[in-house]
Amino acid sequence: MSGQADTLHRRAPLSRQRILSAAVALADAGGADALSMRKIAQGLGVVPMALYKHVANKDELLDGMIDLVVAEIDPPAVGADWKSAVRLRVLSARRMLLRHPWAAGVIEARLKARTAPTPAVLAYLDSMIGILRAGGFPVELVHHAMHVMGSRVLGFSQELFEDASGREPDPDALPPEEMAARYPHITELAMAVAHDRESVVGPGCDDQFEFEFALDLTLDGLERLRSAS
Amino acid sequence: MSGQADTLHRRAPLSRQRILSAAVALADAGGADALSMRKIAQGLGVVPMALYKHVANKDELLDGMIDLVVAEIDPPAVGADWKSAVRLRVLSARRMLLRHPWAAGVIEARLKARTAPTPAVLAYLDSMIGILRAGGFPVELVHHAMHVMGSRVLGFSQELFEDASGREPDPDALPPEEMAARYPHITELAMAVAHDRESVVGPGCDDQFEFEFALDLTLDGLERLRSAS
DNA sequence: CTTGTCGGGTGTACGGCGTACACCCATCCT
DNA sequence: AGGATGGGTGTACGCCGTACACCCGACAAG
Repeated sequence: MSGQADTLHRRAPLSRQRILSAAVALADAGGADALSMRKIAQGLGVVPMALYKHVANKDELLDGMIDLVVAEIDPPAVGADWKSAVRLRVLSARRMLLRHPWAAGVIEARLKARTAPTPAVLAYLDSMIGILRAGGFPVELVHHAMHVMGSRVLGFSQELFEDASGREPDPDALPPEEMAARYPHITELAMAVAHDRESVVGPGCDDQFEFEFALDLTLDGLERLRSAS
Repeated sequence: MSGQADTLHRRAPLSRQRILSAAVALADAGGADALSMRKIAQGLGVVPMALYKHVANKDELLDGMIDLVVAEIDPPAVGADWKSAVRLRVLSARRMLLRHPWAAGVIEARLKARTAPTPAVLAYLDSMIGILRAGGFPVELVHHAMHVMGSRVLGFSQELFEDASGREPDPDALPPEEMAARYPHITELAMAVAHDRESVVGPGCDDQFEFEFALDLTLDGLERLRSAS
């Protein structure tokens, strides 16, 4: 009976996988800031230090989380030309990053901190390079191409003007006329975009469209370089 | 005499500017992690809470720091065509970011946290837009262009393969043959690049070159769009 | 059946963080 | 002379990551 009862009121045994999943769920829900060893442990009904029997420390846990979400990116399409293969891959990466908004920041921070990339990231980069090589890019150009896509390799595209609409009016925001006087070009652009979208859907700009626009511009540029041998 | 003595053993009076400068210096020296209210205060010979008489909280302090470093970016060149004007500006921004390695991350985090951009950032964006407008870009295209340059507007270009050479050999790194087997394309590329550079300078790739390569590819793409009206 | 080892969960504690709040004192205006 | 005020102080709270000692149940060897 004790065995029975235990399975009822005692949590399933901890494991690295269960911890990572809980961590990802927590980060998905509350952002990277809401992620703490203590909160993860609490969510698993366990004392914080228990986690350290399965992950070395928080850094290693973050690495594990990254691996988990990067593995969600679709495998490369087979039999497609390099351009659409890359396109699909990057868009898949972007979808992943939209599902896990914390991931872009964490991956970047990790790359910047000069810790070695995790296996899943390496695999992703490797297969991306493979697509380009198979598409006829000479090695040197692949190298440049990877740099060109830069952070975009992982589907980044920090939206600089992150949709200001729908935000409660900032009490100490500049009045519109002062805004227009001080930043005439931003204002012009903002108004044009607003007017543009108004006739289509809601306010703000279509991030997805902008993303694909930028992506295609880059891909076209690379294609030109490639065909010039 | 007390006045004299005071000026000798007492620190100059605190001020928002002095705090911001100290904070920037500290971040420059030790990275964003080394930046804490307590450390800043200590560096100024003052108790931590004293800072709060001049800045509302750490977030506002970060905003102030951003403003300070963004203001270091060169003003736009006058009388240049749009392309070289943008090019110079972005390269100047990049130089600033190399001087203050913490800045890119902080700015990005701030943009992502949907806090309003600081005045200096707004001014930078505004003048960047102004360059494009003056160069003959229609508003809509400027909008797209700003998205295209994306994080690169501020000179970003996260180097994905942050020069692995000169790092002490990671104890649990894969042996080269396994590396080659598992990530054939990365390996190929790494070897090609290494061989390439070997004949020129040190190992690793020339980040500055790669940055300008990517930048020019983007600018050329934009120019094509512009001239197509 | 005993006994020893050991993997995994626990409890306590430390040092660091941001910052709320009460305080105190020098300065200056009246 | 006196009261207000602005800037530096001290204490304290609640978070954080994690080192370290502990303890207990399961399982292997005798």
